Formats: sequence, C-alpha cells, structure tokens
Amino acid sequence: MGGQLSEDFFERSVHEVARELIGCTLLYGDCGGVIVETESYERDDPACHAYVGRTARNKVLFGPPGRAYVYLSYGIHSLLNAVAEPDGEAAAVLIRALAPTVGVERMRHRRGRERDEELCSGPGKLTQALGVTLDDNGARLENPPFAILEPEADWAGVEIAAGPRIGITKAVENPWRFCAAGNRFVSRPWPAVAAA
DNA sequence: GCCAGGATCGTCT
DNA sequence: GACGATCCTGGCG
Repeated sequence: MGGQLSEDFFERSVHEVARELIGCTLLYGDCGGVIVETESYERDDPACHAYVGRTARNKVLFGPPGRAYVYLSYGIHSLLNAVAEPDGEAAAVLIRALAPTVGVERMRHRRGRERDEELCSGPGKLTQALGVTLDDNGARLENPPFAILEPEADWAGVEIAAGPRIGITKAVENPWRFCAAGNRFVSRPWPAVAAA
C-alpha cells in the first residue's frame, strides 16, 4: 500500500487535486476502493456551492484543506467531497466513483446489490456503500474512519481523461470531470469528447 | 435498451 | 415555496 495523503496534498489547485486523486484508495471504516472518477469545483464557478458566498451549509468549503464536505442531494443522497486549496479559499473535489476493493461484502449488503459495478459507481451510491453520512461533514480525511492512500505502483501508467461534469446546469462547458480512462467502475460511459 | 417520472428534505429566496 | 453536484423503477418497443 502507498503512503497516506495528508493535508498538504490538498493545499493547491483543486483541479490538480482532482486529477491526482484518481488511483488513490479511499477508506472509510472497514470499506473502501480505488477512486476512479472525480469532479472539481472552484469558487469562481457558478456550479460550486461556494459561488454564492459563505453560508451555513458551505462553510466547510472555506476552511482548511483535507476535510470532508458532505451535503444532502435531492433530499436523499449524501455526496462526499474533499476540500482543497488553502484555508480561506473555497473549492472541493466531488468523489464520483470507486472501484470496490475493501469490505466488498459489507458494501453489497448496504447497497442491496450484488454486482461490483453497482456498488460505488456514482456519488450517491458510494456514500451509501461506505456508510458516509452528513455527520461526517467537516471531518479530517487523514483521521479515522477516513483514510486516503497513494496509488499502487500499477496505477502509474493509467491514462486520465478529462471532460464535462455531470448533473449540473451551470458552467457545463468546463472539463473538470476526471476519470481513469476505460475503467468499468465509472458512473457513466465516457462522453464523446476529444482527448485532453 | 431508452426515457420519463417520482422519492424526499435541507437550504436559501 | 422552489430547487437540486442522484438513483431507481416501470413502461414501452
């Protein structure tokens, strides 16, 4: 296993962080998997929750990096982000999909699905599989139950593709969705865009 | 296989 | 009082 990521990994451009999280292993409690899809949201970005300024919901975005920003989507799903950029800036990386590797049986049970492709192939699915809840908002990603580990050696050559983000209505054109090219655990087939 | 619609609730106007 | 950084189901072909 690679070393664990600490706060300074997240203290830089949110887009770099999003790209380099691909291939890292996200652990939560006794479950986890390899991150295969992310999206970045920067402050001057109409699709970012911080765009409207600081509010009760988004205050974690404005705090120190390496924290979890968890919020409720559509009244149903908890979505997990990693806060990036220095304290005082506001940006985060949405974790959109994992390749399940640890605690797979437990995740099958939580999800009520058998196929590995249906366990963590979406931002709402992976929080359900891992057991992440709104109570985790603001938690340090380098402290239990969280941990994020550097990629294994065999991820060194994996191509990372960039394209438009999913499920948003503003700033759709920015190519800030990143994924491991051709990976079968991404949330959707890669859109037809020119290689970056 | 594809698409339309519903679930459900915290946050902000 | 409206709106989602989503997911699942059911209807149809």
